[in-house]
Amino acid sequence: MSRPRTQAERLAATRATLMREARLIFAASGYDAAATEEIVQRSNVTRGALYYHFKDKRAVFEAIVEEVAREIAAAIDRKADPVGDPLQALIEGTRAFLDACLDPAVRRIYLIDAPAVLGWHRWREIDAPHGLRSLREGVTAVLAERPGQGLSVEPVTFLLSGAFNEAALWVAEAKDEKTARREMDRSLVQLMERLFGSPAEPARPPRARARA
Amino acid sequence: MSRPRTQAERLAATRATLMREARLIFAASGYDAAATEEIVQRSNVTRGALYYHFKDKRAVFEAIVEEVAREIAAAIDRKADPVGDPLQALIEGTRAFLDACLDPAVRRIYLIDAPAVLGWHRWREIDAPHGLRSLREGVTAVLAERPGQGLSVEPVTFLLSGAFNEAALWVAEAKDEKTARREMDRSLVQLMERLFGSPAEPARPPRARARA
DNA sequence: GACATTTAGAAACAGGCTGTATGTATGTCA
DNA sequence: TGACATACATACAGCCTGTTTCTAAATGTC
Repeated sequence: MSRPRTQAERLAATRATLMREARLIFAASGYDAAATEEIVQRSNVTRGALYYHFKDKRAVFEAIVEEVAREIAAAIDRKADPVGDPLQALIEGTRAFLDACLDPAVRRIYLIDAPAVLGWHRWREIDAPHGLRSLREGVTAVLAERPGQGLSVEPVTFLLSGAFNEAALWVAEAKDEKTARREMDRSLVQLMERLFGSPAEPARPPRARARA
Repeated sequence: MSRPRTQAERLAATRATLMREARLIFAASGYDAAATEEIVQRSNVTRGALYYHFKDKRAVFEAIVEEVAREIAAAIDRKADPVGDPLQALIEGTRAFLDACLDPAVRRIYLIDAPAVLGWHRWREIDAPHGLRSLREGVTAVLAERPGQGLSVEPVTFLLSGAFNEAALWVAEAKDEKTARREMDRSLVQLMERLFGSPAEPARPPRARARA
């Protein structure tokens, strides 16, 4: 296994190594400061190999962003049970997202650098079938239970997405991460419970709030 | 006035020109693709002048980010009346922010590139006395009217900030910007009204949402 | 099983861009 | 008016990306 004999194995192994090492360096140094030379040295190949596998440096980064997006979405879907209460699923999914963002690599690559390097549009395009899809489905399910609230799916989805992304960064940057995480969790739950309110009928829990 | 005689005038004029041209180029090309050579050519100076005024390229960018932050905050404060209803002030401030972000330069420089180039922490540090301060004050005022809701200022401030930033980008990137803007406005108002609810009962003009 | 062909990567090269070091004319002030 | 500081200009060194050319091993073909 140390020296893959077949071409296909060799190809896959090299690509996987490049992706792994590049991800570490992108996470540690940021996209701009990450030199392709360092990536290939740690991968025990030359820059020729990198440019054989990827069109340019940006393409390497984009592939990694897609990978990270898939991982995040998988973590969310693992926690956000679609059969139970939709609002609860949304809350659990959000928690899974915040936990995924405890990894500095995720924050640096996915939240900070990706929009700048790939552009906001492309970034959202990549996320569309993953985290964003999961969130949109959650919002859709919650709103389906609560018709006539005057909330539309798309704006709410992006509002929440932006809020969650910033929440992750705020927690990570806080002096006391543990405490910040707990504080943010409370506020997030409050935000979603109040935004969406209780399902259906006017019958609301104890402290019914008047509508404006 | 075309050739400032005194040194101080010359200094200020050159710096102002560099900032103006750099801002245009950073906005159009993004930080990375913006060459210092192009900045100085359009400013009718050489790179020597740029490196006399600024430590490096990043310092130019940082100065521009501070400038943009001040402008945004000024636009917000112009609209968010602190003497009226706090919630209404918050909503108006948010609208002013979204309007400020209609300028592509603001979005590209301030929302997209700044966190990547300067780092999230430094970015927030720069914003702290400006937009973030304004938002925090607004949230504080609103929560002061509504005690015991279990919402703490800091997490809510960052949640909202993240939501607003993403809202601005979503609106800008939408196919139909006008419609998107209206949709987002409705959702934003809903979000804030529901999150904060109605003020506590005691002593308050019945239903006066008086503001003009 | 020889042989052309493709694959996967190596090696070398060119260009651009940043930052720095040094030079210089003009303004400033005793 | 002469020394010094200011506000740039010029020249240079180094890094980093992307491209081009080259090569050895693997693969398909007869």
